[in-house]
Amino acid sequence: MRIAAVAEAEGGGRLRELAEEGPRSRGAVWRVGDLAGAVADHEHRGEHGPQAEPRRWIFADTAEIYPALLDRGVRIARCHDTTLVEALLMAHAGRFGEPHALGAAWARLHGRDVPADPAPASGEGAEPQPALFEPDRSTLPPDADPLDALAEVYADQQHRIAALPHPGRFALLAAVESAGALAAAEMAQAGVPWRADVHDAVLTEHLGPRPPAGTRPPVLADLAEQISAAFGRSVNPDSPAQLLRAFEAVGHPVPSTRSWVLQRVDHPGVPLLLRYKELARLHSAHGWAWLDTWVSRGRFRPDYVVGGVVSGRWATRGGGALQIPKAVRRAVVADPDWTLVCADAGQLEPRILAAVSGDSGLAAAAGSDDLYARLAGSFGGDRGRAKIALLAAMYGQTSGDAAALLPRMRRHYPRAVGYVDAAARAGEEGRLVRSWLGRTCPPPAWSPDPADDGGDRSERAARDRGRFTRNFVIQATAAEWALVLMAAVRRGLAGLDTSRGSARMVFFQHDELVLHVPRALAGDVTAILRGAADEAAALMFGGTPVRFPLDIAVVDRYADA
DNA sequence: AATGTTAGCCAC
DNA sequence: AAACGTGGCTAACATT
Repeated sequence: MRIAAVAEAEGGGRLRELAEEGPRSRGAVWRVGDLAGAVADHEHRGEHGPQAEPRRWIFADTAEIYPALLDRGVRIARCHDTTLVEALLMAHAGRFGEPHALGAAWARLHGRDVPADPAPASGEGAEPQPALFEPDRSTLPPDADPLDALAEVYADQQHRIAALPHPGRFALLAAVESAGALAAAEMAQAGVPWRADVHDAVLTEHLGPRPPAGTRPPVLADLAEQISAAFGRSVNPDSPAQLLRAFEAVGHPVPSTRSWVLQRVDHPGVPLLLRYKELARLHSAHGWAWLDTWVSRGRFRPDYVVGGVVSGRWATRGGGALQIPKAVRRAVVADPDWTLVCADAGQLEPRILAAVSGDSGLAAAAGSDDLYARLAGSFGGDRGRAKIALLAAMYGQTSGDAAALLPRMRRHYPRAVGYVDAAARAGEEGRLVRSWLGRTCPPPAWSPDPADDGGDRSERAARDRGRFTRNFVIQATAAEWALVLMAAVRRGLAGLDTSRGSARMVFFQHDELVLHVPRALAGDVTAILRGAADEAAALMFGGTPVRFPLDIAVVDRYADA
């Protein structure tokens, strides 16, 4: 059963049941004063009856409507997010990036002027969500009824999906993208358990006591002084331009001040500078100011942007959740009597390549826990060289050791290399490429013009585009595998006994999932994860011999995973 | 003063 | 080892 839902003023809303025989047929419409309560009622109605199939809620924008439901303690199992699906469908049609909010989709259906999407709500910092639903940010014109428009756009999307070359795959993509939006809101609500006192201790240990705002902590101030002394002049180590001049002046000209460049320079200032760069990064990106802004009441709440990356990976808005340095992960500590279950899909991208390309040799290697070790035989027994060769094939590396290894890679794993080579060729020729489930890359910024070819700039642009599309088919498929995994984990968690507390997903990072779990449930959650990984592989690739092993660690501190 | 760009480093 | 993909974020610096 499918139910479209829209929020209205003061916590109310309207619901419409979409009849099974055809999404265009009109079902009953309810106006409710308490949308969260009504959703909860319908979510659980008939849960154990003969039709145990859970509802699928149709939302225009899950990120807008679901946080307020969660604040009322209402969780739902499945949804279809028309905004996210519209973006996927438009990209598939070669119209990546066009407006995809409900108002835009409705306007396209009716031949109206297409409104720009609303600016995303900025949830800057760790402030709690408002208690009621967001004010109406719809781009629908006043003469369009939001609930009618939602049902209509949903029906249209169903038809467009059915007309695609692989409707089943795309339907799975639409489902897991939408499930991702539910998971993102749930993770934002749960928050990552974060010990501010431990974080502060890490900072103090590396930087000295917290300085007044806007001034360098003692360790950095001291290093800056020593650096100036080493160069015999006043240098701001935060200024690449000043550093370039300082190295020039002491007879060590450098092309840049990147760490790996400086490492090869023999000058007493270098070790000080490398230390300074490392600590300055800690201080500026994840120091006390970050702690004040992003951690409150023992939780870090990243603002995830589902589908925020062209490849379908998630992005985050503020807080840098996807770049938490290893050193700071010591502050991620489970609550007393709880534990963290950390799951990491090992060697995900090469396994994806094995599955999508159908290369039998690579698939055989991907049937083991260490794919690279199985490849070593093709590279004189050298696992390291095998890894470099495979990564080079997927990333389009053309220089260094990797280039020399590619011919051998091509000889031993022809279909795998052929798959990414074909994607690269498509990119160089200005064509689009798609992930396994149908996520489509943006069109090129340039138009390939054979008459005006040969310029260095266009050749270079074509090569860059080829590397992008080469990687896209792999990275985007890996991202959707992770989404399928996450959706399966959500379903598993929903079936757990909650009498001892509820296990929650709290952090997601590309190919890694962290759950905060009552200690007594750690075993159940581990089993759910293992089952979800098998389910993701089966749903996406059927009977592939490729395995997708999860490294699972049950730990008190994330840094120990 | 506000806004945009660059260099650099963090994550996967 | 450092011309290999996707990003976010900050301070310095440039522009309006």
